[in-house]
Amino acid sequence: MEFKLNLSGVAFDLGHTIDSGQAFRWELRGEWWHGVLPAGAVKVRQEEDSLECVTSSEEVTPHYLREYFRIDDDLDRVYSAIMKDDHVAEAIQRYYGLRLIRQDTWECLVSFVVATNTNIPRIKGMISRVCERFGAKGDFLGVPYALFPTAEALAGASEEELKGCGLGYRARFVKAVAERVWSGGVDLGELRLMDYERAKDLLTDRLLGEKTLLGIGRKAADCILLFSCDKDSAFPIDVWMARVLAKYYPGVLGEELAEKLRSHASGATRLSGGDYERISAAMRGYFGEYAGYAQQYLFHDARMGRLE
DNA sequence: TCCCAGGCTCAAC
DNA sequence: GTTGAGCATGGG
Repeated sequence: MEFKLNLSGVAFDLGHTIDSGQAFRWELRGEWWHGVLPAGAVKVRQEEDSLECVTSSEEVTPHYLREYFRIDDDLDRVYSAIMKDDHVAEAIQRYYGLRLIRQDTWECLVSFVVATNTNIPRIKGMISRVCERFGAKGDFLGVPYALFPTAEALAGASEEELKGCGLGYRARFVKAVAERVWSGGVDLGELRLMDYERAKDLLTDRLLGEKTLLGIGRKAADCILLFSCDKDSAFPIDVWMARVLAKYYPGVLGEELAEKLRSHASGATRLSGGDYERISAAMRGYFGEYAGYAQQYLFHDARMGRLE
């Protein structure tokens, strides 16, 4: 199936959107980005005023991709809301059109369990191998692809098989999460309907006495909520964001929290759970309802080498 | 080779 | 609620 999405008058930058560390199943081949979504494989290319799309399935409709790339978000509104200082302003200027992606929650959940304490290239490799090993196979333009595995498939996998995909100690967490989701112990669809705090409590297992969503802490939960549940105020803090915040936002956070961020960024200490929440909440208060958008621009800017 | 990476679990305070 | 140790792996 082939179609074009009309982008006239729409701020959208495909490359920065896909390559900003939100989604891990995209690959640039020549001038086309190739990806696999729950509904099928796609390749997309941005032109002047449109997005050229080729898809493997009738299910990957124009509407489907508009939802995935959040084309209907009013970026002008977002920008005016988060434009609080020169640093975001410069990042917005550099990556103008970068959008948050609306991913499948299950895929996003597993992705950010896998993403703990490793780097983005390796995350892509691990997820790719898990998909090839456990996902349903298809063929798109003569090239094989694999869908993201179902919760059933990963719950049925052994820890050893998952380790064989290079997951290391994360194998145990992925299996535990898959078992919990497959057994119906958590309804991922309802996360989108909850407010941020309640959804985060549910993801981090603060509602039940027992921790069964292993591998999902505060940061992973924030990523899942931001990238797949429309919680645009979520403000994940990883080591990159710790550096950014320590360097540019001590005035917002206060010297005490800024010092803790510096120590965390340098690897000397870690953020306590309380400090993580205090910092994240302060940035949410500063940037407002689209704080997660600000975070994504600052994160991408740092990874692009803008920190020095 | 060592260092680092979109951190988290677990035990002990 | 905090803190410290331990953790698998591969890219740079």
